[in-house]
Amino acid sequence: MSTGAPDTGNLPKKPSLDGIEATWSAAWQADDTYAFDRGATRAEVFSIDTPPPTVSGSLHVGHVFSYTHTDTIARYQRMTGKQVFYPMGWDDNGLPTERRVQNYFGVRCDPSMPYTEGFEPPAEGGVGPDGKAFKQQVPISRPNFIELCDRLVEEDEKAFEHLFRTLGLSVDWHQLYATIDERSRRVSQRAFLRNLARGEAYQQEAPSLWDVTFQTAVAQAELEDRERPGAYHTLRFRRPDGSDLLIDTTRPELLPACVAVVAHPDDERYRPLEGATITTPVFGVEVPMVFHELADPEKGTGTAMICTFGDTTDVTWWRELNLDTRAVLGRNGRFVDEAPEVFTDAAAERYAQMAGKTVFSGREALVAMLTDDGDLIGDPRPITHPVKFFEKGDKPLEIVTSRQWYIRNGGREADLNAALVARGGEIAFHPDYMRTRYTNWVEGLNGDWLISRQRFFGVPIPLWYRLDGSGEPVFDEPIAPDEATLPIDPSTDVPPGFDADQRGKAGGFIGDPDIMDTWATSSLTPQIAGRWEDDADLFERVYPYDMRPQAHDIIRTWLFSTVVRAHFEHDGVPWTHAALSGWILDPDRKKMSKSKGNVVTPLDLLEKYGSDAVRYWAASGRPGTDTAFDEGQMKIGRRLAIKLLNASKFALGMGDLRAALDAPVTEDLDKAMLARLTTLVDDATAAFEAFDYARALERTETFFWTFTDDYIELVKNRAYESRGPEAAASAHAALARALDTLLRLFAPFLPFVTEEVWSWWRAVDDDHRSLHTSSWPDAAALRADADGADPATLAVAGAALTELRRSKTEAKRSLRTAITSATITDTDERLALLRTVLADVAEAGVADGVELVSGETLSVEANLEPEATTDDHEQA
RNA sequence: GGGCCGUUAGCUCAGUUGGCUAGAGCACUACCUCGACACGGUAGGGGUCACUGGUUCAAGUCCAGUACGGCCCACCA
Repeated sequence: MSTGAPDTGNLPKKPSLDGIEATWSAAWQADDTYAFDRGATRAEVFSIDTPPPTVSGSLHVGHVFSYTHTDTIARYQRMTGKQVFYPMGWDDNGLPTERRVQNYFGVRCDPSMPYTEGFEPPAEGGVGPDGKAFKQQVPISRPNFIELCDRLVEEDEKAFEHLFRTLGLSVDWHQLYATIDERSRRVSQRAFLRNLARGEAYQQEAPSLWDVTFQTAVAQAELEDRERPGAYHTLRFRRPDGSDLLIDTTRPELLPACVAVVAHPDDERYRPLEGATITTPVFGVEVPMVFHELADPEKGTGTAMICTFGDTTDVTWWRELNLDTRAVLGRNGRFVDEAPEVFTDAAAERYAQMAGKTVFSGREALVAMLTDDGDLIGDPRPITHPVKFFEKGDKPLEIVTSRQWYIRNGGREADLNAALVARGGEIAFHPDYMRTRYTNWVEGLNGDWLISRQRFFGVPIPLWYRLDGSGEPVFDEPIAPDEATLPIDPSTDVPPGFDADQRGKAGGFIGDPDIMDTWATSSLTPQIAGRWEDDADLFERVYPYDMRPQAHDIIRTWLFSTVVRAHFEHDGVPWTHAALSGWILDPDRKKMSKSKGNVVTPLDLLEKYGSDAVRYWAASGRPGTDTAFDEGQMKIGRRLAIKLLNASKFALGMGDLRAALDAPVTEDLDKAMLARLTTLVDDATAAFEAFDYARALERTETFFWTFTDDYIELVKNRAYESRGPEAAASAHAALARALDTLLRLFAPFLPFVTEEVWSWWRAVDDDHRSLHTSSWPDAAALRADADGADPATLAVAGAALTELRRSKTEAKRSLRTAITSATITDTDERLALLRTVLADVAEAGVADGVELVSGETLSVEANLEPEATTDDHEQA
């Protein structure tokens, strides 16, 4: 054979992105490409504390966005030779799952019920056996409820796994957990018991924020303010001499709970009332006049009624001024039946008009009474003011006194607070300014972490209480299980030394009815994924983790609580890097709501543009920066992936590029390109080391377009042997190195298309089976091949080529048009570089007779061949 | 009220120790089917770098202040 077509191996005639997601995700699964090798030492491991998505929620483009960021880092680290511990978890603990299980199966959790073996729920998919919507809810035990949860979330988990596999996350799917599974319950309970043993967890009967819908206490971190309409009511109290004392309030219905009237100590208007007794309207209760710094003379009439409890300031006043307790709101958010003890019979009779009513109706009743008495001065003045809500709730929070469990978090102790702030300094935040949010939050804490919840579904507080002779629980002496028996459920398990039939009987025991806050378990994801205490060998290879990726809005919850648990349990930080992702914004710059995000489902996007294209968009969002949802960016990503296919096809069509990897690079243009490529590898590596994937992508992409638009055009003719086999061989050697390097640089971002191209020429043996387990580019080797060439040469040559092209474009002629003579003017310095590669430039410009002239700036004059005469077109 | 981030072309964004004529993509205009690519290519128009002052030989970049936008926290009578 003479000069037949070169052996181009697996090279397709028409490369395509179609189906590559399915092909390669299946191949990676079959080959276990991303499996963690636990034989690696800690120094060889890069471990990631993956955020467990809430599987009861829906798939959202936000998932695609932030998980892609983490994946690019994981892939980079893997290519640098690290064993990457990249687990996945499902968050199926907490209220969202509880509600779904209730509606789906027609059940509700009742911890007082005994466990039923082989229980079958009365409904499936919210529909009963008769095919009609199922409304009733059958009470079942907590273990049965958890079983149904496991069953339900299985489907959700499959959908998430499919999305994440299609997206190309290089997760090790062997490292899977769920926050309600047995392992998580064991870790959560063990950590709590150790907190208890060391005095870091304690229980206390105290006023705390209470959601009346869910009827549970909530923590400071779960609050949010919402603007609500309200109204100032001016109430007439009476001074000891019978004169008026007017007080403004937005919550007149709490008047029966009023225990004092407060003013600022420096407020001369009220100073004379020191030691006096004030009489409340309607109920005629005598309350003390008190003074406190928190009272604001500027607000209302400068004096306020203190109620137990209207807001957190009331709690402060009550505690610091040792006031009475006169609670009138019950846990269900309604006024209690019994009037406060201090009320006279007449007052109690009036209170009876409020008893049993909601806050809203109670207010109407009270305002009516005030009006009747003439003690409501003027009309209520409507205002809009912020009101505290549970972030998942839809009614304002009340403050209710109850027994709750807390974990110390520095909200009440300065030393611990300082220690936890200092822990923040041991973590590298990306971007760095996110540490400020951590510090602000910790320094602003005003109480310990309330972890008990009066709900039924979740990890139970693993304690029992002895019942005394009269059947009252002895809360001060909780009975803890042996760690070896964890996880336990005190609603069905029996404490050591007791029999099951002693449950609830005097002299017997009861289980703690509460569960733990979902963050009390999520704060232990490093311990859960690393199998703390279950597998010490694994744990010490991954802990403390290298990286915690998460969104910036949960610094106060997930990030902080994880630091607290690690501080107590391991006396250190849980990870060395925290990488914060931003949010997806609507094109109109609002935070993208879930409903809007669902208009275009993530899978539809992956289908429409290809996973690499969607990843390209995601990876363009800089660390910590909110990013607009932009399908335009996905189109560009798709174009980039296609360009990579075609450029690869060109290079690989030149012949045996695998062999060319070892051939020498001899031409100056080729060396200059490799010199430029070397600086790119340095930049991309530095960016990734700083967790700045977006920068690495941007630099790589910029080079790639120069590579295709300029270098390939400049080298194309020579590569086709226009100047002989040796000059061509140098081009092939440089193309091979550049393609090999670019595939590696793009691999973290575009794992599918890069693997596809890799398979055409590099995946020839087990050592090179997958690009993603091969190595990050070697800048030193490239630098040696570049042989000291000036990377600017490529830019100079590209600029000259652009000018030659312009002469044709402006003449509205084809780029193939020959230039019969041309003059390139440029500075001496640049001409010196250009001279070394002039043959390539002239060939690419189809130019003869190019002269170089010294000048101040680049300009080109070119004479084009005459246009073919248009009047002799052929007529066959 | 305190803090953090941002403001560069119509849009989305780069611009890392201050340094050539401030860049890219999209969109727009014109042209081109050249042996990787029409899911393309080439070239072009478009910017008072939010504003005011300062430091400097030199400021998009550093400093001070202002405005606007976003977020976090605090306040909640």
